[in-house]
Amino acid sequence: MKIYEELQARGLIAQVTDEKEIKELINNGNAKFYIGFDPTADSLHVGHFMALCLMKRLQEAGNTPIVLLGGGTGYIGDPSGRSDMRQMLDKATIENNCECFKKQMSRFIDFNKAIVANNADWLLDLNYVEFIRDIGPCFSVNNMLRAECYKQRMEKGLSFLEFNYMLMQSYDFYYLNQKYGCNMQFGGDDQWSNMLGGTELIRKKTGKDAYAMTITLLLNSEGKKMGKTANGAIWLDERKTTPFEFFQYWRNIDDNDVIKCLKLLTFLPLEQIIEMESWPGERINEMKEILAYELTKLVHGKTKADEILQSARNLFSGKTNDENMPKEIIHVETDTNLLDVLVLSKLTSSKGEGRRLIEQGGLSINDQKIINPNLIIKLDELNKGINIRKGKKVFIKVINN
RNA sequence: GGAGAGGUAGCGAAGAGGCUAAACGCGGCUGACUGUAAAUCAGCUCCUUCGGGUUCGGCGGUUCGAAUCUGCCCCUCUCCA
Repeated sequence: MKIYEELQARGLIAQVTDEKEIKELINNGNAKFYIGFDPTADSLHVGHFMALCLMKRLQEAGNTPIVLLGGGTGYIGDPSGRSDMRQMLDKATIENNCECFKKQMSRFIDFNKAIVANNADWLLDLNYVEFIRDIGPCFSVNNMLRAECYKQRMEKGLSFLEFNYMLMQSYDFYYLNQKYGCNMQFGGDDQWSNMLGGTELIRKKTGKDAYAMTITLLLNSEGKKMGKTANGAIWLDERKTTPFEFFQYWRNIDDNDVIKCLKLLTFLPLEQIIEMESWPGERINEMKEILAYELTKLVHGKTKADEILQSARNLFSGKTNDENMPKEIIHVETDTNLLDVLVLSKLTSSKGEGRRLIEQGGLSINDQKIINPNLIIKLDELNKGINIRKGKKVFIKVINN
């Protein structure tokens, strides 16, 4: 199976500008494709993960990836798919974020055979009048307003700043096309209209074709974006989302989403996944475990993934003292009220919440259910470390110092 | 620039001088049932030293008492230019 067919079979492809040409290009390793990453945070998250995997796949098939860091567009913020304006970031933050991105990407992409560009290099020095003379005539405001991403924003308010995003992203594509011979752009499905802007600009300016393809958005069975929890995104950086949490996110996924995620996110051979589809219902948990393990391995490495798999199995089978369980270090000098320990270890966001938790019978320490919210924990116990279980699924070893 | 409508907890949305720490829905948390799933059911969901304390865009004012009335300021939307 060739790469295009593989991508298609996995359900990764959402929209393409010209299927025949694109198939030809990527199957023969002739694509020089770019994917843009806006440095809005100091870590990539699950939303970027598919794009990274796609790059990896295409690179392995002989195509040349161009990683475009949005050091310039980051100043504006993409309005697509959001209902509010994005927070503006300062220069130092953006630069730092770009560095963090690069580091994380090196796990997926061989930078010896890839190009890294930062659109700050060309966007920041643009002359407004020249730009608008050069690029402005190629865009129809009527058309832009028809684009879904702007339509939604028309209700809530769209500033001219954000409206420009499409021009800048299109210009990026044009620039990369001129400088590196980039002939294709990949992106999330919400980027479709921005990407079309780029192919059209290139056609208008050069008379040549360039192509665009979007990746299926990772939606759960309810149609919501995956990779988000109540506390925010699932990050790839272990300082922001611990590998254990990362593992558990996938381990706890909805039954209906398991096969889809295996196809979209893992590198397991397609045949193997298809075979799993026919597994009887009682093996669904096994499938979830495989999914969680595979993804943890991709993001955090095999050693970590092995440890966590074992650790999770232990914790959920009653062995609540496991050396690889998530740890939280706190710092106290004396015997401490349990409620304070909970807040210090970030298990609850306030003492009130902790009190409620205990009153509702949702907390145990070293396998002892706690009923007294005013319990004092002895200093030497804290120094040794106590195993706290919150609800059914949250296990943490809290250690002093 | 002019006219109008708004800004209430994580989100949506009631409340229009004391009965309001603020209805209801979503989300979130805990418990029951399960399979570390979904669905369902029950409770909880500002902080607290449990005495209280601090909230309704911001700063002042009126009042015994203000999310509610008032002055100014900031922000958003709609219509007109």
